[in-house]
Amino acid sequence: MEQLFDYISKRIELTAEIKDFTQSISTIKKLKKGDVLIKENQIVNKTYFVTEGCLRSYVFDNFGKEHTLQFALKNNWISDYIAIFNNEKSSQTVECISNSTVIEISISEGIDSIFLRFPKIESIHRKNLERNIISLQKRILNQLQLTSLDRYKYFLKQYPEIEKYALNYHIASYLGITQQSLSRIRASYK
Amino acid sequence: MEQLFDYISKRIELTAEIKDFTQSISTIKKLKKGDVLIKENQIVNKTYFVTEGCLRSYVFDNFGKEHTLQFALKNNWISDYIAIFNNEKSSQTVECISNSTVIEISISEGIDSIFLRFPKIESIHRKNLERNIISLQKRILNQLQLTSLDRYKYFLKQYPEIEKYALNYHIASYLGITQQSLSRIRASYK
DNA sequence: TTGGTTTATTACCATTTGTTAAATTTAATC
DNA sequence: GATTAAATTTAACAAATGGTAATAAACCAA
Repeated sequence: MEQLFDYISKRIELTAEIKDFTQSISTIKKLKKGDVLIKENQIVNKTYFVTEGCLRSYVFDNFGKEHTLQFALKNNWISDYIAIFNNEKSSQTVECISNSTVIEISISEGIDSIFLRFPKIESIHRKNLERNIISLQKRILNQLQLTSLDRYKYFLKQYPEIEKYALNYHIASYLGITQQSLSRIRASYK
Repeated sequence: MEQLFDYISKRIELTAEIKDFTQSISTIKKLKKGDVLIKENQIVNKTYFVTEGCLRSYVFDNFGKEHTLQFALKNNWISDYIAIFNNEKSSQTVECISNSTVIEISISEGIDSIFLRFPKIESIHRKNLERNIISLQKRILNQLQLTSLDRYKYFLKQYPEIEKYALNYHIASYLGITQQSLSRIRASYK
């Protein structure tokens, strides 16, 4: 739990009230590789703060093929945010791709009501959203202008330690290419 | 200016204080097709609320090719948010693709200080960011799983009236294909 | 270790998209 | 309305990527 408190106190003053509240909606979970935290078509009222290991979120297309939206390592948040922000059922799957430890945050009371009680938390959240938008925009721009090889290089720079965790097809499905293409690219790159 | 006040009052209670403040940092601008609001490598301390017409933001790659990040129609916001949130110089260009009217909002005093004075405005902003994240995530997922044809169809559904404003190569550079490819796709689609 | 399962690589061919260039259409200007 | 310029479409070929399948390598469980 300390890791989450660290995270918060780096951003705002961690008052006793906020600490207690955070504690009250948090649960530490030890997870195994392959464990699934969110399945398709569920109500999503939890978000996860990763303290150890690696998770990923992905969707299935009509042909059953997976497409990776996000990897989350230490100190990152992951959930199905489309479901949460839109108040919809989940379309994404969130899965551990290594043994991991996460802090599960229950937001059943609604994030808006949390922000109403703790405006400082809304600020943290807002700044996270801004950072998130930057990385999503950059990812889109990369997709528009870079070759698969360059996207792969950028990806490795962004996630230097990811190859400890992610399978070939996880990465390929994040980059928007087939695993065979990624193999080819790797071979020509070395 | 009414359009912006409408926008705000649909989301929060528009107090006299907020109205005055908004007024004080806003300027109405009438623009011509081709006018450029943000150029590369500038300090960005303005954001634009479109009340009429259409704008787009794009970047140049190393080969001078353009890649469209966003279209903004009536009641939409546009600026270089990577520059604003990161406090960097602009990497994007924001340009009118039709005669347009916008409300220019000066944020030279810093958005954080605005939010500190008016927490309600931070909430509006936060919800905008959430919606924005949803649409960016969906765009990425589309890019990962859809063919160019299907992306084009989705695009037309999302922006039914865009063809009044956008040139062929604007749309192509948004979808991540060449204008020739888009022509081909259109031909096979009809 | 062994045998079986999963994952990664390679190869071959089909399909899509990019590139270059020309032809056509549309729009703008005088 | 004629002329010019800009934008779009079409075509031919090249390059990149996808699909299928076979092989190799890595991983896991008994």
